[in-house]
Amino acid sequence: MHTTDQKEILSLAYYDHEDKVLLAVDCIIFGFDQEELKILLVKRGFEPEKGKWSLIGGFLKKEEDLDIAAIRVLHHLTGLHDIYMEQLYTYSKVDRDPAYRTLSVAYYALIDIGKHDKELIKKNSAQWFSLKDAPNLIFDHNAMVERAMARLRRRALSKPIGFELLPEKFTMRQLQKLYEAIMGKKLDKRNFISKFNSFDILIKLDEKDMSSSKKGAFLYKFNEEKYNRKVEEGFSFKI
Amino acid sequence: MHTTDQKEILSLAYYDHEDKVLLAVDCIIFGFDQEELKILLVKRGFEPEKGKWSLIGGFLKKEEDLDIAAIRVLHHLTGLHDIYMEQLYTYSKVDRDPAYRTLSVAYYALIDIGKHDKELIKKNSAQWFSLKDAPNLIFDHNAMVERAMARLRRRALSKPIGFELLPEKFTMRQLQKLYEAIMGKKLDKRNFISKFNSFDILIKLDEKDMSSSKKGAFLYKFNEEKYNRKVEEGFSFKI
DNA sequence: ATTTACACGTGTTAAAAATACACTTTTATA
DNA sequence: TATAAAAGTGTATTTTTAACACGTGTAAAT
Repeated sequence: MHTTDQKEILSLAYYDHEDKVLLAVDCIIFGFDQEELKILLVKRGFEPEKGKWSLIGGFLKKEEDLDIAAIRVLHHLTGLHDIYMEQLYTYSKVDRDPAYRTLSVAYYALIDIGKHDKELIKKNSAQWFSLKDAPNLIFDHNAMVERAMARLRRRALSKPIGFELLPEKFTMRQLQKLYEAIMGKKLDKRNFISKFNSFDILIKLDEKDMSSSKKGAFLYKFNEEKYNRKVEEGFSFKI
Repeated sequence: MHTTDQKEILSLAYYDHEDKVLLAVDCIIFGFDQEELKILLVKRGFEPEKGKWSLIGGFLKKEEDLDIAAIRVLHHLTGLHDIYMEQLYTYSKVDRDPAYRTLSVAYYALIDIGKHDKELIKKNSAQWFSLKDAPNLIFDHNAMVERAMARLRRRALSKPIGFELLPEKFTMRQLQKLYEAIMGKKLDKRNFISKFNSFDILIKLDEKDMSSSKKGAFLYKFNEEKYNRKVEEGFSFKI
């Protein structure tokens, strides 16, 4: 408590008459199910807007920074650690939350849709929606999702973040479908594969995935060490 | 006061026990002086860190959203309205400000360095620094400047925001020097001009600028209407 | 009057990257 | 053993980017 006391003493002259606000953290959680991008939403359990769909969120606590708060919120809903997450934007319209002056810092997260704790999300009345038929969301959460989607699209072009959305082993076709979903357009199979191979950051396994064809498709892994080494040598991922 | 009362009543059950914080807004103000990028800094007039250089900032007020607060802060220092401004990132390390738990939302702004109110900035003990020899800044302000620079570099490639930093009329050479400053590398004169001309969003004036050569250099203006029309037709600025 | 110095303005060619495009292979199942 | 369904693979064309050098106009100096 010492530092807090000291802070409060120091603060009297300059800070104390300033307005204080509540800060929320809201997370746009993306997943990918072989065909399309999905987001995880919860049915809100309290007023205002009780019963409507919303992003998962929580309030920033005194002893946390925003990244920690976002991780806490995400972990609470999915049971997952070590998730790719990025701060997106801070929303501050005066009446965005009709109940109280609250600002919200939006984060987006990419998760392997197969890995989260299904019990936990059921318990939290959460549900995956494909982006196309997601319900209308409370407050400014629709705008948050749109901004997250735009950011994801941009990032996916310059960083191999797509791997966060895939299982550890994946086929070239899955990778391509993911990029098609992110970029919102069809890609040419041959061009896509030869471009990706030119990066030389994938490991081709001996295993095949037999679930999608009779012939079977080779599985690949992302070679993160090699990627990092290449980046240090000046390589930049541009798809 | 009615809405405030109502808010406070509604809020009791769900919001009242949450921690509240102070929210600051800090602005990275970029200018361009024919040769290099500069930022406007102020000597801080109060504790903590009194006398050190910092970004200009202020606290968010109850009745403002962040954009409005950033505009207010900027106007207070430069006297300027209608400035290009963009929210950058929210900084939240628990001890970023040793005096009080304060988060800061950073904004960056682009201004025509010739236009601001020189009296006003003197009165506020502010000063322009070239990015290279800017002093060390308080708190996490150095990180803010770096992030702003990275954002500016990225944005300048996909939007013609450079014009915000130039006077209304400019020469091709000035435009090129600005892009060189933003991108941190020399560009080829012929390639630069022919690329820019291919966009067809400049108006060549009959006037010449005689200040930099005996021959004189034609002045240009940015054709914003034409640019906007083109964007609507699907044109995208990529330099 | 002539020369000098200085930035202005302009086009072509070669290399690299992006795009368009179609057939053979494999194998489970009918 | 014929079929169906996805896997896997290479080349030619177009577009974009990068590299590169010299004549012009004019004020100032001689």
